[in-house]
Amino acid sequence: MPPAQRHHPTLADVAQRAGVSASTVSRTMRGLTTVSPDVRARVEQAARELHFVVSRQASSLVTGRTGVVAVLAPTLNSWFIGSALSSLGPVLRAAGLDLLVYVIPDLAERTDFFDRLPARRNADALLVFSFDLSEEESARLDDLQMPVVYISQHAKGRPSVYVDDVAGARAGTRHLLGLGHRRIAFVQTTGASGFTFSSHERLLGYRQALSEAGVAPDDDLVVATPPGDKRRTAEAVGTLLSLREPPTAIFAEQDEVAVSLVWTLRKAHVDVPARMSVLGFDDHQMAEWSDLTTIAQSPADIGRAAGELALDLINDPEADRARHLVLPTRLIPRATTAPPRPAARDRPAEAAEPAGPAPDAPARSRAGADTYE
Amino acid sequence: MPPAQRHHPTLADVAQRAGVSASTVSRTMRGLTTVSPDVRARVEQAARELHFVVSRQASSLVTGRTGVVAVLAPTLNSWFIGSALSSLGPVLRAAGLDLLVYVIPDLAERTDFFDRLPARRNADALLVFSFDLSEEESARLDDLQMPVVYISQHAKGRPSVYVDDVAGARAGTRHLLGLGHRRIAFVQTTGASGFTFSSHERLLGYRQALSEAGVAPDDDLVVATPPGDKRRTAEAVGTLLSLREPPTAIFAEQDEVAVSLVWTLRKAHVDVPARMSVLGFDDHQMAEWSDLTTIAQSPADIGRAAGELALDLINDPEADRARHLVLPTRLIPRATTAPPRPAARDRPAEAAEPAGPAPDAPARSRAGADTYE
DNA sequence: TCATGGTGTGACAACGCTGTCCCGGTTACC
DNA sequence: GGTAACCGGGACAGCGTTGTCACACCATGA
Repeated sequence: MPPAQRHHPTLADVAQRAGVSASTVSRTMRGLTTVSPDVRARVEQAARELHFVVSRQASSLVTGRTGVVAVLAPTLNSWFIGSALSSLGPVLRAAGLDLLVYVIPDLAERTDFFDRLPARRNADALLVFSFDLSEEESARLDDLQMPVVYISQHAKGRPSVYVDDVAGARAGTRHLLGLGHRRIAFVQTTGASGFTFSSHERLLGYRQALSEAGVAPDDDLVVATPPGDKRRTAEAVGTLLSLREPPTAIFAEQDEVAVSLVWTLRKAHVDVPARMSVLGFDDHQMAEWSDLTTIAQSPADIGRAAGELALDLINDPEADRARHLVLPTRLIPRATTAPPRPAARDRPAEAAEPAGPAPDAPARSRAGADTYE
Repeated sequence: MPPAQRHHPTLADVAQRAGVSASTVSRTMRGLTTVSPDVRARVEQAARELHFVVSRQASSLVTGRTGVVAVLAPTLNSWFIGSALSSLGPVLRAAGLDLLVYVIPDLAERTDFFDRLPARRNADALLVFSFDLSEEESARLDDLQMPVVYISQHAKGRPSVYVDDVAGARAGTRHLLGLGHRRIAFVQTTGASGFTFSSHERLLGYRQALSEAGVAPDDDLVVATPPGDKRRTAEAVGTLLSLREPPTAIFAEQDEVAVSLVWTLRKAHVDVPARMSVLGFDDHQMAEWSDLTTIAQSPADIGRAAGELALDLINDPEADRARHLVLPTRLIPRATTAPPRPAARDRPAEAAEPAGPAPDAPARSRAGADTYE
């Protein structure tokens, strides 16, 4: 049997060099306490000298654990997923687990994945990123014989991690209300294939806050546009601006759209925030660049939390198999939201903050005013 | 030996059900031709009925191949890396290989990685992303007993994939020259930890093009700034604008900086491109957003090429172990470059430009001098 | 009829590790 | 001083595959 390149040193090699048995080397490598200090030292040195690394395949063959956590994602070219994975990686590594990624960009690959379930014997847990899975697909994952954690989606009866979109949208809307806005538009994101954008929840939070404040909802103020489509975005803006009673503020479900709105408005010489406030959601990298006020969620925290949840589920079979981790959002006031300009009156030369904000306006929103630099 | 959950059916289970030996099942699963059609059919059905999947651990234990390609990256939260991995994934999957990611965000993890080399026995090849590895670290990877492909860096004597930065920068500079610019500044990117930005090559291409065109190089026109640091970027802009003979165009080594330059310039009421052309490099997502003229490189192509190179090296031990794949760049003209405005005429009133500094003040030392904030 | 060769299949020994059992040597306790 | 409990360490049998070898079978040609 010539193949199987014998390049790598094995347990036996280390054992021989250290003058002990393979069992002892194994015990040492695994950090079991039943090894005397001097033997341990000898073994560790031998291992170091030989650059010995335990073979995961052999090890997992007997333990039944692969030492791998798999991730299913539609793409890696995404701010959210990238950040989440970047923080997930170290969490797993700290636990001695490796991160395996299944990138499933199109429908064909997706079908194939759920058909063959290649993760089946090759991972200890699976993290599913932002797919809007059909119930059938989820069911398929259920008989995968391993914990499956859903990220950024509310998977009933299954472990999942996501931010409180309702509360976030409510807080954002309150911020605008607090500044004095009453005509507040909401721009939904549509057509992002493969993604769940919590659209429903964010819209819900927006409506809740309006209703709390006694502002009547107006469906004309709710429009939708795909992200990255300048023309459609411009159309949406046009629609809003040409209403009989146009909004003084726009709350976009996603930063990418919000930034695009700002761009479009400014191009049309509608000053932001003087004539139109714009609020985003996510705290995308771009938001800081564009000085966009936004509701931040932390993909890094989500990734970390998901990793820890997965570790729990792997290590404790008795763990709650339907745990939902709901993370908070927070308002980051920047330069695209401000009080509305008094509609009837001529505008003052450089009015800073006219009317006092509503009582519940968070202190932080004031700080937003002086972020000009 | 109670653990090792016997959830999954094994070769033997399938063999029993099909009434053949395990060897035959193995042969069938691997598609070897020495199996008669009827036996093959029986085995395949049995396997299907049991949802049988070959255990990679067991298989690789004997074949010596892991079926895994590992990637080393400083972060996944990067436009370039994200895109590259997104296209790499499907390439590998098509070849039946899985993608394992080592995220090494900080120095501690990095040291640990090169110390322990956890990839050692757990992958068939390693792709290294944009680390500026020390020669010592590269040497460490050399005795990893597997092909190592370097991405976006010129690794001497080792397989690598990158774009032709020199040619790209030359083309970009020629574009500006072609528009009529003669005073062309170059903004380098500094201090991006863990990344190689091909700084040297791009600067070289810029200089080559200038020299071709008979334009004397002027070191005052070459400045540097870290990405994402608004203050330092503004300083760099100030330095350039206050030169006795300021540039009419700026070529930034990276789109992120270029976008920041445009932002800064416009804030200072310097019209882009009317009064200053700005050219980027990379074709970052942001570039399209900002309508930035840029030199595009395609991380997707790079990822794909790297994947295919890795496959070659895995499958053919005789393959050229020092192959360099050099990919082309291409100019994408957008809205931030234009012919220079005739210099002699008066400029409009609104322009607000600081007074020139003392004539002999070296540019960079000034930038370092003022430390507000 | 007997060698010859091909073809499909089964037996079996690895692969490198871990879990269990076992044993010799201490230490602790009456 | 005897016995029990403990503790460090070795032997060994798997884990689920694959590669090799051997073998039974059939067809072919002398």
